[in-house]
Amino acid sequence: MGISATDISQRIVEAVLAQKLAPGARLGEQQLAMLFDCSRTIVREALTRLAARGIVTVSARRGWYLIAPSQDEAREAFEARRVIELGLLRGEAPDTPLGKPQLARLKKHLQQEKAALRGDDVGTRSFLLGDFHVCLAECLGNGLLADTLRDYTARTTLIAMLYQSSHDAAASCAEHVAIVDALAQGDRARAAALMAEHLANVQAALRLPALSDPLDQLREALAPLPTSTASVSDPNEPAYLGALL
Amino acid sequence: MGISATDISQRIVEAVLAQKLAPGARLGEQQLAMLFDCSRTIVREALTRLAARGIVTVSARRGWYLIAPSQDEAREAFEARRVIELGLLRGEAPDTPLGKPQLARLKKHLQQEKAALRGDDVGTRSFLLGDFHVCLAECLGNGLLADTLRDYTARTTLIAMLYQSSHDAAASCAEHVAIVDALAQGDRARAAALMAEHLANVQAALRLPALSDPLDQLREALAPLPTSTASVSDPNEPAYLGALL
DNA sequence: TGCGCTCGGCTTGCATACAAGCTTGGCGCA
DNA sequence: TGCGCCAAGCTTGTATGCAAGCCGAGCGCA
Repeated sequence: MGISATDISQRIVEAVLAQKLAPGARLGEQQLAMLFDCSRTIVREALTRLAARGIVTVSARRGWYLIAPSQDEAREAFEARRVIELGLLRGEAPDTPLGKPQLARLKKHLQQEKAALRGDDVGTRSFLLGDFHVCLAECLGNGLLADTLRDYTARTTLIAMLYQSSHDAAASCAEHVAIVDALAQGDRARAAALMAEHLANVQAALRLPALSDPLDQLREALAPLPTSTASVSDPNEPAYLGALL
Repeated sequence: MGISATDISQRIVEAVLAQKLAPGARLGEQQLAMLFDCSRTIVREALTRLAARGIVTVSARRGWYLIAPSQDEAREAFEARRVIELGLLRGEAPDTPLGKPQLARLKKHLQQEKAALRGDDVGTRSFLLGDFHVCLAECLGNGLLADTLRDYTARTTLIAMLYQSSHDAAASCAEHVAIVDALAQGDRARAAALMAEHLANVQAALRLPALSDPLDQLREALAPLPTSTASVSDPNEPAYLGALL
């Protein structure tokens, strides 16, 4: 019973970053309360906070759900990340070449990314790839923007799941390495340019329907798969919750 | 009893923007519950949301308080606003000259600012000056960043109160007019430059102690006032709460 | 007089009970 | 057989009661 609302919301955000929770996933108060062995009050507080951060929504008397951003919201989220991350890289003190402990932290993070890339823990891999950006913002000395960026990163992670990103992890990691390299050389302008490219790559890898007619979207989604006729796992979500334990 | 947690948190943010609530002000659950004629549950939900947005903090079993940012946090907040507002002005589509309805909305906002400047409602004046930036972000087409900016604006408003800003409203309004002028001419680069100057002005008007020794800060704060020896109002805050009604 | 302790009040923390509404499965009627 | 209605169950919404802890006033003691 030592669990707090902070813990719960953190766990949920981490699960999102690790792609262990899909957009639109249901987060029942009672279910979470049982999982974490606490009362609904605590769970509600956690969900309320996540709602204020734009990560979950509540449909009155129906339930809490992870957001499932529209295409327009997806575009806004990426633009927001571009604004913050590029602004942070370019802005303020372009002369200071980044402190040593900060650089060390970033390089350590890159090592973790590479390790996860070699391993087969897809969750950790996804988490680290997203967390890199938060880490970078913190190293650039603005905790406020770093916190905001964490929420935006969770958002874009959900977007990537929703729109079936085809971006591969190795490429992302390589781009991260290049960015830190530029930073290590004190070349912030290059770092910013590389970051712009990186974000563009991630966004371009999305499979945005570009279909204005919802019926077309349905047709596309429900088209028979070329692979097999094997039964797919039930898309209803209780299975996801195991990821929280 | 029709009041909702959303209403309450909105009212509190508006009161902050209107400088009717000072940094560090106490927000008692019971007090607010009586004010809004609802139960503590609703109030708690509102305060929890504001805490997630970084506008209030809770000290365990002591009470909820508006934030009172440190000098470092103040610097971060202004940097964050610079990053977002300048990035939004420069980024994405520098060619598009801003839509007509957006321009109309901004100009209408400027009219309201001028009207408030002529009047003597300091609250409305302060609110409109802060809301301009949120309005601008919305007009630039990114609601996500606009929401974030609203929180940051509330934060800088509290900072301005805490550090006795000497910036005057007329100057701010004039700078807003210049920014919208540049935007109306489709000159986003100039608008961004003007905004950078505007933010720098606001920040420069802060009375930051710049004293590393806390004892010096105390000495400065407790120095006798040159004006009079009349009794000052009690700094304890129940009086502020009237502003919410 | 001055210091320290204790007790009472006031605050939030948390669980629980009940209210209210949506969703869905089943039943009845045409 | 098919459509519509109704009710039961499951969900969140809200209030309330009690627990736990901080703070300060007042008292006792040196």
